[in-house]
Amino acid sequence: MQIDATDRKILRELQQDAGRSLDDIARAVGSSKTPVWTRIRKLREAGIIGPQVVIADPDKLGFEACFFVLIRTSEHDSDWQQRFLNAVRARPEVMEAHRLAGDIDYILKVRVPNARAYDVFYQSLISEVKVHNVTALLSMEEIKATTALPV
Amino acid sequence: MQIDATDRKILRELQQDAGRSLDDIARAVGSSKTPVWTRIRKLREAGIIGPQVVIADPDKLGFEACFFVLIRTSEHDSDWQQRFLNAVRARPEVMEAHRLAGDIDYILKVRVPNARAYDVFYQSLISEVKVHNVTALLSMEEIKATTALPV
DNA sequence: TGTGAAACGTGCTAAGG
DNA sequence: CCTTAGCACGTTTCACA
Repeated sequence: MQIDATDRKILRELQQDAGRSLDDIARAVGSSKTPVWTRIRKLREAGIIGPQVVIADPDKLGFEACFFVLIRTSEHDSDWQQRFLNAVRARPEVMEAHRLAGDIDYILKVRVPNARAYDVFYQSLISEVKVHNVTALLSMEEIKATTALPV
Repeated sequence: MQIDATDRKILRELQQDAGRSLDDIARAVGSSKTPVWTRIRKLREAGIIGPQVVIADPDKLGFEACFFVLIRTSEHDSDWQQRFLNAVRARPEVMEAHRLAGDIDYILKVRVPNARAYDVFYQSLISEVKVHNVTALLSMEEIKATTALPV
């Protein structure tokens, strides 16, 4: 799918605030309801627009600790990889997980109520899948957090 | 603000899909429209529910490279810190930024079209603020990504 | 505090320029 | 491809149990 300048404007609006009315968005991008609606539908169908969600405040919900976990493994066979993948996907405290190029094999972002809860998570994870080396980086302050891509 | 089991159910629904109708959500949490609506409003007012957004697909929009950037600095005075903060906040390719405890001072998550675009970003950043040491981890695969806290 | 119904605004569809 | 117009649906409010 080919997207143009208007699509990008719409995307910017929706990434900023998906709660606004079609009329508002149409006005903001300099168009009107129907064409905007059609474009949104096409962007949805193309999978460019994914889920629509609310962002909850971690601190106010008691998730006051955020760790970035750097993982090195010695086992690189596909069976191990699959088990690791399942383990990570199954744990709700893992907000994000990437397989990396180079020295470090995986990075996780983990949100938990406190350091103790992180340890519980950590013990549970390494008991389920063998990992060679783990480093946890503790976040002191979230300087910036956005879901909006710079389209 | 004190939140109960029903609030948590509502939060789960909204974190999953904020596009559903009140009726649907009410049915899902075993209540009815008005009380659910009141609760959502209160959660909004309390700031527990933040912005409502759409999640766009990075790959389909040409953001095919994702880097985690580990930064060490030698300068820890508040002036430097403020300049770094501004620099990071101003750059839209920085999706996330945390100040860390320990050895490494900052971690950034950066989304760009390709490695070349990352280099442009990197050069531009270090020309604006002095940093002692930078390590970039390149993501090969996003194993998991969620905005939903396990409430 | 939850229920039901009424009033309002939007999303969505369809027809015409 | 955009504009205008209309219907159906969802949200929001309010009176009452």
